[in-house]
Amino acid sequence: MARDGKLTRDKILLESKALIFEHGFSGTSIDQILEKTGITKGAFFYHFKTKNALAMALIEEFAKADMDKLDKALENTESFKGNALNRLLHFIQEFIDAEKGQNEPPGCLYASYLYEPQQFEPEVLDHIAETMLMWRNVIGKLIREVLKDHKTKYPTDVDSLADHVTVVFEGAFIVSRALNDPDITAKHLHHLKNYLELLFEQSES
Amino acid sequence: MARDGKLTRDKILLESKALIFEHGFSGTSIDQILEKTGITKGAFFYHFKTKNALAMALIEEFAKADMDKLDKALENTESFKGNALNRLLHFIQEFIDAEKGQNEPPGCLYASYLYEPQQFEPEVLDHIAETMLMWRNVIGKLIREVLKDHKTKYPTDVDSLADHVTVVFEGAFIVSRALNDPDITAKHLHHLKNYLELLFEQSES
DNA sequence: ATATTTGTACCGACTAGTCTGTTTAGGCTA
DNA sequence: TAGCCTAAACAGACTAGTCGGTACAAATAT
Repeated sequence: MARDGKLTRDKILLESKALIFEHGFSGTSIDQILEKTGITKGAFFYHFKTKNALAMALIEEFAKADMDKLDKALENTESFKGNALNRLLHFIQEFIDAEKGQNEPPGCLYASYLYEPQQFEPEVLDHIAETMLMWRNVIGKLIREVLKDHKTKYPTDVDSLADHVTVVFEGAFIVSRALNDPDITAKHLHHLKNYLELLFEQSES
Repeated sequence: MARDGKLTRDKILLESKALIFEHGFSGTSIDQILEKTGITKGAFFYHFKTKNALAMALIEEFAKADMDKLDKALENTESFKGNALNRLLHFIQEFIDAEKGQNEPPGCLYASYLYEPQQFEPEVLDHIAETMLMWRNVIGKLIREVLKDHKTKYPTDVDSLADHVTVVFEGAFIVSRALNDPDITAKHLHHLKNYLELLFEQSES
């Protein structure tokens, strides 16, 4: 083993992600990344064959962190397993709480990429779609558990309701950016929680 | 008078908007715009002093169209003025209907710009914020009308609830892009409508 | 009526600089 | 000694923006 290359690689990933959130992928040059990280061009291309390979690595890392949050929220609400509606509501509450302890400016790499999709190889965009569908499936299961002993007050498509979580996240990030107010995301997740609570009728037990 | 320059200008605006939705602003070169429109560099810079001047013109045009939709939805629901809740719900329904008759790929220039904010002059971003606040105010008024004879089932911040409309729009566009499904936007607006309907208790009259 | 002027709209070659990516020649460390 | 990295030069395509010149319709002058 020589020096630990993972440190350099991680630094590139960290700083380039921050740059991309402010300049977009296309608007972020490799020279900018070199300046921010203090490494050289040789080192950059040692770790990433092309700029697009960096894009792929970034989305993989981001998606992994994203799934970790999902898994953690699932774990943290395991104790509510007996009461599916309660679990679903606490599951959303987990994200509200996580958002409150957040002070970095909000944003999602999926959205960033999706507004310049032609810059990326198809597999990069596929990876985003796949991750969103995993959220749909996981949350869909939670919802289906609720439906076992609750009716909805309106006819409801489970997939679409599950996707609504992602929708509120993504939309809140954008409005948050536009109005430069980091508290916005938590507020809108709360509206989502309200909606879920109102939508499911209490079963007469 | 020579030839009508407005035609050329409008063509530039139209085609560059489409390109920016696919490549991002930074990822769209002026040469690409020239190729798509069939005009020349001289003509482009005759109409727009810089690339950033195009960005500003585009956001102005987009915001204007955006406000027109808002005004139209207000007008079309004037007949419900006596019943504020009904008006609010039909107001949302207007956007659901408008979305259904849409076949071009969804997207919002605000979101596009906000994910590469460093590419633009501050006034461009200010214009986006101002337009979002106008939506907040207009919808806020509709909500306050409802509150005159309805309570909400949860404590509710009017501004935040008004912003929620924008949130659902923006989020739905992103998920729609990710999953390549244009029907998604209407579905999520429907969830929003459900939420509003459930949130406001019927007054005993 | 015809000639001249004026201003808008447009053309396209050109410049100065930036972009990603390559290459070369080497050094440092576990 | 193999993996990690520096430093600098370089290629070639592409970038935004410039500039001198042109086309043409309408206003004005003769």
